[in-house]
Amino acid sequence: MFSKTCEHGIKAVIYIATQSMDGKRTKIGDIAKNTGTPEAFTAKVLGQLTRHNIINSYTGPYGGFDVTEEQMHNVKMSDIVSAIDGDAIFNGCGLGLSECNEQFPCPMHHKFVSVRQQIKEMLTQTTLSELATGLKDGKTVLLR
Amino acid sequence: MFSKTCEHGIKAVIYIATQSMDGKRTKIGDIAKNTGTPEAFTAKVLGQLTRHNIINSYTGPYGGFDVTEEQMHNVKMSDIVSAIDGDAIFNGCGLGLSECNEQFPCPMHHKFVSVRQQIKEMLTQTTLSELATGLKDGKTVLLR
DNA sequence: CTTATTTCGGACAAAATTGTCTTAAATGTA
DNA sequence: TACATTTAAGACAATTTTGTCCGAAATAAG
Repeated sequence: MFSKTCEHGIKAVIYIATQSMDGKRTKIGDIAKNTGTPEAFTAKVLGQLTRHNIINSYTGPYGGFDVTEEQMHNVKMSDIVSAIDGDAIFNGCGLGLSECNEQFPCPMHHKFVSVRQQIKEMLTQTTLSELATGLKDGKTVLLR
Repeated sequence: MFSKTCEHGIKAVIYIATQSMDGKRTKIGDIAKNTGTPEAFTAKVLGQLTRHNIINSYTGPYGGFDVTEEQMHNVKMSDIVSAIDGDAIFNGCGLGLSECNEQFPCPMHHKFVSVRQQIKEMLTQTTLSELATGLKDGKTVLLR
């Protein structure tokens, strides 16, 4: 569904958000430890997300990553996914055709549009706040 | 969504099915030409599908691939997908956790189960016959 | 039996994705 | 200023996925 890169990114952002709820910045080593993602690789992903203004980064002592209250509530899962994986999951053809639409549909097109829409809605309706809260309350887990 | 390998496989099977409707066997070169998939690679994928009894292969002159009337109606998209990509798309965690279930759900788990179910239903309810008919009637296309 | 045609199977190769390492830049503190 | 801490960025490496090639096996026909 998502690339490994994207999975790492989503997990990292959710973890950062739980820490931001406590007013704490999160260091990359802490993220790696608590999400099980590879440290250096995750650092690059977070760079992408910082450039997309999904999270914020600070260098130097007491630095790290955080999300503002505004980001916490405005950022949707779809924002993270499209920042990393692009919009193939929202618009791409299920059989990989370069163009596939109502006029020239692939054999699965009509079956596909509806599930693609479901995925899109699920991702655009899920906020960072929501997921971070579930994790913080111990209702969900990031490691397994 | 699906691996490239799986996309090639699905396209090839649908094309073979249209030819089988005319009582013809299909050679791998013909498949490659009409689906835009790489010939040698697609041949390997078809090997997997043959071993799963989704299609049939015949060596020698007048050989090739075909599907029986029974396969045409019994084979579901889900059979092709799970033969090639396994069942990650049906059961796997959206964030890649090795285990993710009601007891220990990842942050996206509850959002995910329903779309996964939609995908599963879509794939198990779509028959090869249905897709091949659409293609044969010119209502859908495989190349673009 | 020989030959032509076709898939089968395994080794090999290329490309994309995922992951690591090292050096630079930024920044807070003494 | 000097130093310790942290992210930034880019080169490099490993792994996985995708794709190619070639000889073997099967088989139909003369």
